[in-house]
Amino acid sequence: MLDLRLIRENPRLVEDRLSVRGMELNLSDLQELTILINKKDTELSNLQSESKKISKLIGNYYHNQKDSSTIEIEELKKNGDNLKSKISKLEQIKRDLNKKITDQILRLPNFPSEKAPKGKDESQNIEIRKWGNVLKRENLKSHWKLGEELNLFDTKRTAGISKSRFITLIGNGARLERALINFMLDTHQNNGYLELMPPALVNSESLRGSGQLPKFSNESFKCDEDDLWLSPTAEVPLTAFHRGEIIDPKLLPLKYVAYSPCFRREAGSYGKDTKGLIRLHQFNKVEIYWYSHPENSEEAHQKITSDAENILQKLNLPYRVVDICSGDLGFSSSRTFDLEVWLPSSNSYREISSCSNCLDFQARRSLIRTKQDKKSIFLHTLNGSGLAIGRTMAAILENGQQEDGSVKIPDVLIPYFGSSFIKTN
RNA sequence: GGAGAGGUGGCUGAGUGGUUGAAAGCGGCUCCCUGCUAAGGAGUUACAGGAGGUAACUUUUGUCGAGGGUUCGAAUCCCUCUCUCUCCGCCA
Repeated sequence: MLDLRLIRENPRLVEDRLSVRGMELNLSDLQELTILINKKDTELSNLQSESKKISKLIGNYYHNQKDSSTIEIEELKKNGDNLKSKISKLEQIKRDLNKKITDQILRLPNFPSEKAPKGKDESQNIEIRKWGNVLKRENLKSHWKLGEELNLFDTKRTAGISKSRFITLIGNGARLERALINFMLDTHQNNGYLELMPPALVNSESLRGSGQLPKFSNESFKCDEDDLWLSPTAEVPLTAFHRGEIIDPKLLPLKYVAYSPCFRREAGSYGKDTKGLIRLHQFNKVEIYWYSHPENSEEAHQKITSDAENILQKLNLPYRVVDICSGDLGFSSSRTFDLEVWLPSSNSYREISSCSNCLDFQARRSLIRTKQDKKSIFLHTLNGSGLAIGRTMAAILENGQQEDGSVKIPDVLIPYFGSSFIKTN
């Protein structure tokens, strides 16, 4: 959420800073509403103040019991009654205004960082570094082909269980998924992260807090009898974990790692990535998350990104880091580094992690603060996948494929997986 | 799902209509005292919005789970919702 005061006092600046996302905004109406509510608020305060005084006077009469001159009391009561009706009218006006304002302000995305590259879309993202040697060879198989040959997962039957874009992992496939989750959790834990295992269902308030609502309600699955949604990412419960709190600055940064299943409707992506593990309605993910003091969040962003990279390096998967341009940034993010893993079958890099600095955007929505010089200030939140499990499996299958059709398991995973190759039997 | 009890400040816990943003205790912070780790004393200690001031700050309003209502006046009474706890039922 953006600062309401900024919209009231300098809406042109807000329009300008959001324009690099490719949005053409006119905030004049919103600004007017904020000025109006401000005025009404002052009016209301004055009336309330008067009404309070009258109540105290009456209170005094009762208290002193001095042959309560009923005429005076009646007079005062009349005044009070008069004020009350004015007050309740104003309160109603304020409520309406407030609703209009929050409806609008919650739909405004975060300011892109000045450091993020300016650009319209994906094509203008900037590659900032590469790691590893990409596998290039004739007759490379896709991971879904390998998965079929090695009997690692099923989609056909699963469509009958649920629908398309769901998957059942089988045998070594299931085992590899588990191995990856445990390996990632252990690695992050050893690196100073505290593990949380959050619920998969979250309420609307939590989704609003991290920015998925109100704008993207059609991207999550909803249980409409309960005000609960299937969480699209652990970022949601991790943000909500400290909602409404004022966190002791001595405790910062708080670093969490969480495994969670993630559920996404993937509306509007019909026909894209219909095969394999890349785009599913349900997938597993290990998420890393920081609550940082505002002064340190830029540094924290570098750190969280390298913590995610660390996983790819340990798994020996080639990847590159991409600085997301202003037009391609997610709603809540001010700057994002995507990690893209090499997928040889498509001869390209695919997103496997997205590491974002949301600054105070989510903290403001979720009311998460810390103290500085006796004042409460919003802290900064950062999130990154560390990593998406399904896509990691796809990368391991494709990059580890051998001439004989088997797949080599990365060394660090062998203790978790239990053997060094996946072979047909 | 049925029955009951309850949600008060960082925590514990008073407060059932009148100057109560809220006693007391604990914890936290500041200062003082004491030559030892210990102990004692004084003060201070919620959040948000508005107005005024460069500022330290001053002032005003709101907030006792949330939202409505009754009343001149609500933490206290009424209604709705929500969460927690206990018992029963069901259940991994």
